[in-house]
Amino acid sequence: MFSIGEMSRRTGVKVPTIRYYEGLGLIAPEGRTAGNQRRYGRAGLGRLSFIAHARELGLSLAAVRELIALEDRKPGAHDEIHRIAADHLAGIRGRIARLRRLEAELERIGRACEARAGAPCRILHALADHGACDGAH
Amino acid sequence: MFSIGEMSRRTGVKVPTIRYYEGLGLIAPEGRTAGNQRRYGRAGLGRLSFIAHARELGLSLAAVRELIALEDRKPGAHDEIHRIAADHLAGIRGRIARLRRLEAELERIGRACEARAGAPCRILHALADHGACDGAH
DNA sequence: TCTTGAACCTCTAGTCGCTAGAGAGATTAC
DNA sequence: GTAATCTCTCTAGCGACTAGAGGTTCAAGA
Repeated sequence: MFSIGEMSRRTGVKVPTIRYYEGLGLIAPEGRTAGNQRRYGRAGLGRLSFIAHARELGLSLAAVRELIALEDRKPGAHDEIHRIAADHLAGIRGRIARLRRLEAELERIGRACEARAGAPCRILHALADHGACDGAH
Repeated sequence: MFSIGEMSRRTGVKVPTIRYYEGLGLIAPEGRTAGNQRRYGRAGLGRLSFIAHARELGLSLAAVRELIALEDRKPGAHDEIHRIAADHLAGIRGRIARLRRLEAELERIGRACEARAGAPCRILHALADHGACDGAH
């Protein structure tokens, strides 16, 4: 049996975060000591690793909750699981696309000012005037 | 003079958000009507456009506050302004790099399951086992 | 001038995913 | 037995809003 600190050490998830996940119903200890301290088993460790890894990959806790529910209720529910993963991947691709547009725009804005001392910075001007932008953002 | 609703229409910033910005000290109305309603002038509209555009480009409100302070206190402070913009650009590039790693990993995980009905989905397995991952994330 | 309806006011609380801290009690190693 | 470390619950804070309650003011038409 593992204490919450041991769980934290093994997964890299901080102690208060584990308790937070418990509050959300994502994980629960197998039991408690006489002194009310949480004790987890192998299954709990696996569950926490799952959550930690999903979070590292950027899935929301709502998505994690959904995946856990699917795993528990209907094992082998490929369609829903693949849909959640595909949605997440699409979200990531959208964010990459948006960030690339921002990157290009900021590069353009940064090049606009030759930094003459005393003159107002062209960057501020470019920020104030959306009409001067290349693409939509 | 513009009402808060007019400001919202012209900049696309929602009314409660304008009030929120006011609470943070980023913008203030030029005055109030006898009935306590906010009234803004051209300068306020410019300021709000600036904030809106900076936000669209992903700058934090803290960065916006810093830029506004620089503009007010020392016009032509190129160095600081360019530094803020460069920091932001570096942050965006870092986020793009991270998202690309996630994208690759999720693609790999998604390909791992051939979706045999009844069998546990390999995606869940891949999520549970960080050791099976290619890169660091 | 009066009335209606839209816009406006302040205030509180909720979102997401944690994180920090207070103050008290439990466990473990020596 | 004692000291050090862990753990407990609870509350509040972060950023950047958003939603809603309950009440007031404005602008336009009759």
